[in-house]
Amino acid sequence: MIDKIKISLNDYSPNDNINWKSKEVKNCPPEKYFYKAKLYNSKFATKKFPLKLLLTANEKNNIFSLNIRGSIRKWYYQENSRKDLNSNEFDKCLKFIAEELNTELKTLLKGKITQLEVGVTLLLKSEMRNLIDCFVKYRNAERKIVKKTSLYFHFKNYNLIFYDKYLEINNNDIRPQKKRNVFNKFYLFRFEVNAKKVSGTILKSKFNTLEKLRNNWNQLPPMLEKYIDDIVFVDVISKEKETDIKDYPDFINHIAYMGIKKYGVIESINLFNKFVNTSNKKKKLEDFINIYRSNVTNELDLKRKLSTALAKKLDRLYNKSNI
DNA sequence: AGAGGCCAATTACCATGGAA
DNA sequence: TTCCATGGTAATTGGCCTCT
Repeated sequence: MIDKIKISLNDYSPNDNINWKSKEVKNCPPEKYFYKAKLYNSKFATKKFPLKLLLTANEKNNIFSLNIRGSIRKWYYQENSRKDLNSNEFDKCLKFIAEELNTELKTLLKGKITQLEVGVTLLLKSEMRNLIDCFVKYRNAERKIVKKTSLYFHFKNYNLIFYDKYLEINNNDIRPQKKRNVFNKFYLFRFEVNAKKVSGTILKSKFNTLEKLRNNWNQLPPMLEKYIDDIVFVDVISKEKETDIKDYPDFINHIAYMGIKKYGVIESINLFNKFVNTSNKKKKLEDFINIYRSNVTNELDLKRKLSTALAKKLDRLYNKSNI
């Protein structure tokens, strides 16, 4: 479940086998010296997806501190795939990193986590392809579509990110027939909570050191599920219902639906947000969105399929499997 | 200089209850 | 019923400080 991470260790005795290269850092105290290096996973012959190291030497007290950053998921597997670290693999991964750094696991576990990306890739059917269009709102985040296939809910200290993992793995090139077949059949849906500043997010209390992250691993699944649950979801993929106007309220409802459809669900919600400012705005918005919902079928039951797929994946990740 | 921690201020969310 | 005010709680941000 853990992908990109930034860890800082306060007191670390540098491993001489690592090829440290000195680095210039402007505007910092004269007693400090900086060195950078790349850390590879020696369990593999390949040298890919290194973790980036920054070593700080303090001449005054002779203490070294170390920053580690990169995707431990890619580093551990040495590939970018749909696999996600389960708890056993996360443990092993930390052990390997400690070995490569030539330090004790318990030293590494004291490391503070300042940036963290928690994520999963779900294997969905291609009928779910446009799922991100159904994620119309999340709290007061800025909603942003990037390159048509990615969705960001943007906050100051973190983002919720959704994208097509299969396209990302293949650099958007799925021309070979074999890849095209996979693409036409499945949708590898990636969901990440990306904290740029752990101390400014909900992660700060339980996931701000490696040790806490390891001990509180079982609290990651409910957290991810809550994020998905809290997204305002509107099925914009399923077909619309046959028009059946029996009375005046039906008539008005249908006209409003046509208006929302013509204007766009997202745009309509934005306008609603701008114009409506009562104390029970949340409920009013629900009513407003229900106008749209009441006019479309739910033939694909997308929200439930998504929740089920997420729950299953999170359950497997708890230890048994990584896919 | 820029990243990040800490804590306080601000804002969003939600339940409750009385008024319209 | 629906509407609005209120208050508690949690989420998010801003400011100020330290460290690399």
